[in-house]
Amino acid sequence: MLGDEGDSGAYSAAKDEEKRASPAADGDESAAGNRYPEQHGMGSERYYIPNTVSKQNPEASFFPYTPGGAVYSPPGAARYPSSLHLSTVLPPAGYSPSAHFSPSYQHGQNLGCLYPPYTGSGSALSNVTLGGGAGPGLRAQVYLCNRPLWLKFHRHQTEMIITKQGRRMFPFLSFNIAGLNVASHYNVFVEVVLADPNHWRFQGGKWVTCGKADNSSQGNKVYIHPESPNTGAHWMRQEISFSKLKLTNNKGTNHNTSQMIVLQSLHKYQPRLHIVEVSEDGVEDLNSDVKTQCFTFPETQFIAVTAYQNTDITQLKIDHNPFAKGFRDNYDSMYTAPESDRLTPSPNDSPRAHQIVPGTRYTMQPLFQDQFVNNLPQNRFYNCERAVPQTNGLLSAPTEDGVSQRWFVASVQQGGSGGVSAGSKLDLTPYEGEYSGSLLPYGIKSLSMQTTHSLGYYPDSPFTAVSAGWGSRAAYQRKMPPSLPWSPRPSPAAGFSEELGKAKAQTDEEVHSGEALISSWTEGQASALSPNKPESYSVTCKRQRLSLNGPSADIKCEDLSSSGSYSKEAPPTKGMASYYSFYANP
DNA sequence: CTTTTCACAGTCGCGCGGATGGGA
DNA sequence: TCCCATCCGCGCGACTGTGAAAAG
Repeated sequence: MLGDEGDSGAYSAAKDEEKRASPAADGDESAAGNRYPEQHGMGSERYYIPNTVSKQNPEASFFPYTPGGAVYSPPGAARYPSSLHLSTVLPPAGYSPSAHFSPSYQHGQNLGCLYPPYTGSGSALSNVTLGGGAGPGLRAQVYLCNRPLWLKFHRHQTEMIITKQGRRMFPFLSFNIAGLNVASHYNVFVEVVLADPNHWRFQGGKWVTCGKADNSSQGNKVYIHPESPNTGAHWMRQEISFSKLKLTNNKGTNHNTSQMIVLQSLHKYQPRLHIVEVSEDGVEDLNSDVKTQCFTFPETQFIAVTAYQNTDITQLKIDHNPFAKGFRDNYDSMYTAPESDRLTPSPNDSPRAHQIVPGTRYTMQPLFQDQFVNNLPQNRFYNCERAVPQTNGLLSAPTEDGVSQRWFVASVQQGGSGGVSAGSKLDLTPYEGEYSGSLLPYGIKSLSMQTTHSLGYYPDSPFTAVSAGWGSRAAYQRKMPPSLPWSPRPSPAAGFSEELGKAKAQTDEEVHSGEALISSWTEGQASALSPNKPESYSVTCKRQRLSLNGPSADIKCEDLSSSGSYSKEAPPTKGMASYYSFYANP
């Protein structure tokens, strides 16, 4: 199927209109690949358009943001005008970005960018109609659920492995959506586009541009969520995870194309989320361009590689990806080994350049800093990350940190359920933000709902996440009570406006009370992290992980058991219980 | 020299089938 | 004794990063 995409650039609108039905609706994989064919052939031409702050659509997203990262408007992109407004919005008073939900940078329905053949006029702004809140299915709000994790990778320039067979993304894309019409049907899909016109290479410990990007990009660039089409209620009810999305460099692949996105190595890409309102049978409304929406999260930018270049990224993957658990046994060295031992020269601002100070290792002092996004065992906290400037030569540190540090107090979004304390406990979960997002604003929903695309390794539910990630066996997981009584969650937007003032008032108090809560919670969590191997936390063996100077040298480790703040006697279920009770009783 | 491919070992989820226990 | 549900262990497959070899 991909083989015939070479001429996709010449794909006509008429041809496209012949098959307007959603591939997800008819299950036709080839259709999935061709569903938005213009995206394939144009891959290299349709660079990610910079987000320019626009006041045209002040309610489309949540806070003003100008991506500081590399975004590019190609010289010859007349058909994708750089004047496209990725509408951003002034925040409600007192609103700050959540640490867990990243407001998206909505493309203001700039459908000209996404569906040129559909729009007729092709005007980028022709669909920025957004006729008020009454419009059915419009003005969706999208939140990046695992944003803390994305940010963590983004600081080091995220890399994604691509293989012939296809490699899953990690972190994967996971969203919560609000503002859809509960009765309308939508297709939800992710598109990956070039983020800039450059070819990149890793040199001297950092990514540098190296010539122009290959413009002959072919292959599928779209991954349609397997549950598409579905109702707005369905999409809003649960976290929408794209964990099964695979990245490949195999243009000739002719199977699993619906699950694979074809990329080119050493190119920088930007994933984008699309929500398209369709009829009940999955067919798009030919006259409803306004029913398509696009969302971009700059922190999800990544460079496709066939092998990891930056060991910081490698270590982050090992630390956070459950599939890479087998490589975690010696990761302690990453936080104690001298910087000179690192395989990859890193900027001196790397968080790991800062040694752990035993005295502070267990303190909760940095609770509202980086350990919010740190799922490492408590005895491996390094508390300097956010305290030092993050500049790796690629990222716009001020912007990046400016965003990440304005971490929102969760209570703004979820009413009385916990503010910072809620956010804290979520970020301390083993999978960080992987599912934290599902907890934060819609906690009851997330606790109760088992998504139909249950992820196994990447659970949607905090329950499954806890059981799967903390050593419980599948049988145990399956026997979990399926759900608490679920009640439809309020839309985030409503929650924002209604709870904003109250949450703001609660913030300070929760900052303080949350610390104690977190402290008690992490106690249980730390024990749950390694229910079967408590010694791994009582004795940390610091082995050299990455060294150019021969075999790994085992470094005798200090016994940390005496200073640990966790209770290694606590069984995993206790940890989970504490997790639940903590969450349920803020 | 850089980049890609491949085999490998490790972890984990899942499905299968046998063993076990309770109720009819 | 039979039936059913549950538990448990095993094996398979999916998935990960590693490191060497191959390719460009």
